Order: sequence, then C-alpha cells, then structure tokens
Amino acid sequence: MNDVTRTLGTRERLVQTTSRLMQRQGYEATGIKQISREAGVALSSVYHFFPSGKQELAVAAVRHADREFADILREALAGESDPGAAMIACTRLLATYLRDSDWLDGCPITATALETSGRVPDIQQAAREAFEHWRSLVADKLRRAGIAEQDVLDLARTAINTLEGAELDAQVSHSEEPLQIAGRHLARLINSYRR
Amino acid sequence: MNDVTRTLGTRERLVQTTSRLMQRQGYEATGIKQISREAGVALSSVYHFFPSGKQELAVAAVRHADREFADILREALAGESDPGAAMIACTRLLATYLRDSDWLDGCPITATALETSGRVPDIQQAAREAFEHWRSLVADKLRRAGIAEQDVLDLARTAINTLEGAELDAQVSHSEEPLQIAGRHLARLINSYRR
DNA sequence: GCACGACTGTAGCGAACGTTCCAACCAGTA
DNA sequence: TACTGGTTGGAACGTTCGCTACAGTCGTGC
Repeated sequence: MNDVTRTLGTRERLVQTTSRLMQRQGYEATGIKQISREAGVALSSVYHFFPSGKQELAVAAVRHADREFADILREALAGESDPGAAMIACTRLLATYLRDSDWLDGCPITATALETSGRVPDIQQAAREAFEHWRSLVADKLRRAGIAEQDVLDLARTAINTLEGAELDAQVSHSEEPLQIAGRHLARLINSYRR
Repeated sequence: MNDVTRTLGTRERLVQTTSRLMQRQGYEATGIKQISREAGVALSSVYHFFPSGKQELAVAAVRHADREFADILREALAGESDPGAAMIACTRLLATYLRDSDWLDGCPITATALETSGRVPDIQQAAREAFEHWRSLVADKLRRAGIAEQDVLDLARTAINTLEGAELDAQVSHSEEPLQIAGRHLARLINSYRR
C-alpha cells in the first residue's frame, strides 16, 4: 500500500493506480492482478466496479490521465501571460516530473494509445479525446494572446505534438535537454505568428 | 506465409516480422509464437538464432527498424535541396505510409521504446541509438544548407521530435493533417534560422 | 436484532505466455 | 554410403494471464 491507498474510495484508487501503471508500462504489460495488488484492492473488486474487465478499467484510466495532464498543462499555461513563455513553462514542468520520476513518468497515455492502435477502439477513442482536450487548452492560450484565428488551431496542434515528441526523446535520453530545446523553438515559432 | 517468406534467409525473416509486429503492437503484445507463425519459421528456430530469447530478438528488430526508417528519411531528405522543403517531404512520405497501412504503421520503435522504458535496458539502448541516428541525418541536411553550426543539433532534435509527435497524432486521429501542419511549421522554424 | 447491498478473500477455470528438450531431417562433404 | 552441422517439428514444462464463482464480512437503515 502507498499514498493512494486508504485515502480515496476503492474505485478511484483503482483508476489512479491503473493510470500510473499504464503510463509506465503500457496496456499489455499491466496486469489486473498487479493493479489490484498495488492499489490495495481485492481482485474481485476490480470486476465489481468494472464488470466488463480490463478494457473498461483502461478506458477509465485514460480518461483520468486526460484530466490529470490537463491540470498540469493549465497550471503551466496560467503562470505566464506571453504564449511563448507559457510553452517554455510547460516544458520546464514536464521535465521536472520526468526527472523526479527517474525518467519513468512521461506522457500518461502515449504508450497505451500506440500499442492498442487499431485493436481496441474504446481506448483509441479516449486517447483521441485527450489529445483534443489538451490542444484546446493551448489554443485558448494562443487565442487570448491575440494570435490570428486562422493560425491558432494549427499552432496548438504542433505545440502539443512537439511536446509529445520532446518528452519521448527526454524519456529515452534521460535528459531534460530535448524539452528545453522544444520550449525555445516553440516560443520562437509562436512569436513569428504574433502581430 | 507472406511476401517476406521464402525470399530472405530465416534469420532475416524473423527480424523483419518482429519489427513489423512490434511497430503495430509494441513489445509485450507481440508473442514469440505469433512471430514464428507469421514469419513461417519454426518456433525452435527462433531460439536457434536468438538463444537468449525474446529480448535479443527485440533488440535486433529495433536495430532493423532503425536502418529501415533511416532509409526512408534519407530518401525524403535527398529529394529537396531546401531544408524546409525537405522536412515537408518527410512529413508527406510518413503520411503516405501511415494512410496506406490503415493508420497502423507509425514510427516503428516508439511503442516499444515507451513500454520498455526503465525495464529492458538493451532495448532502451537500441532505441536511443536509433533516435540519435535519425537526428544525425537531419543535422547533416541542415549543415549542408548552411545553417549555423550552433543551431544545427538543436534544430535537428526538434525536427525529429516534432515528426514523432505529429506521426503519433496522425495515427490516433486517422488523419494526415497533423503531419502536414508539422511540415509547414518545421519549414518556417528552419527558415527563421537561415542566414 | 435483523436484513440488505456493498465490498472482499480465496480458489480455480481454460488459455496463452516464454522457454526447453530432443528426435528427425536435410544439405554438403568425405 | 556414412558422417556432420545447421535447421526443423512437436510435445511439454511451469507460470501467468484475464476472468468467474461464491461464500464471507462489513457498515448502514429499519
């Protein structure tokens, strides 16, 4: 049992533990028994709360990761008024989480989304919604900063995608540098669209 | 048996099939028996060529994917003299492969790299080398185009990372658009460093 | 005190996992 | 023809997988 145990409800503990495990190992490598063990929850309780099993739990975990990552993004974006500086703040925050977790906690859904690609539609759908959600947060920031509407959605898309790629690189390289570089380049790109 | 069968040597068939399966399903979801079945190779032959088993085969598959993706990148980069246009050519080629495979064939090593992160050092190392390899190809292109040396490595890093993120997005969204947008933005970013 | 729904503990199902073992096979060489 | 080294086919190992079944425990409302 860890911090998560005994403070939240059983169902919430399951979702949170699943989300963390899938972030680090992906969908296939994360077993139901491992989840119930690490969450301090009976195996039968998993099927009590998620009657149709692993997939249902995984979808709930992706949705949870969606909200959690959105909170991180929102926090980082809110701290800076300039949109370029806000992107740099994002990369700094992501780099901190990554380093502090010994390069284990990257994007919480990428591994799951990739290995279930074309095989588990429910999970795919949840992942698609998460990316869309995160993009909309960045788009809002750009819009408020006065970026022209015809550039906002595309810029937000590349911003999130570059963050994703840089975080993957940082995780594999065990280095914060890819994220720092991405932050600088994204700021420069966004500034080139300011009027 | 498919195209790969009976034309290449047994060992090469195994590596190629493993690479393709891991590209689509990741490491954990790809079974030794599935590999031997799809490659048209006896199960015992897997252990004949790769005595220490699945991990050793996976490392060989990642190295194979490294070379294969590098060929794609080299081809796309060579077709254009302008470095920005070359990046757009890359995104176009990746988008084509992705669409033609029904959005299944994205980056051949991302899924594997992520789900083995911090758990299978050999695979991690092979993935690290692959990313480094691909970066060096882009860096060469930028250098030859006259980008200042102090900008080359960072730009190459962000270019590869943005490609990775955009390809992930394209795969999840079932759309070529994220890659097209990334191409335009990368070209703009690189141009802003031209002298 | 009692009944009831929520949750747990345990045991076990069939299937698939990675791996091992070994006899059989099939070149090529002598 | 006999031998040899590389390769195969098939059976089986122990373990783990996702999942099911069911009796038992617990806190709450009557």
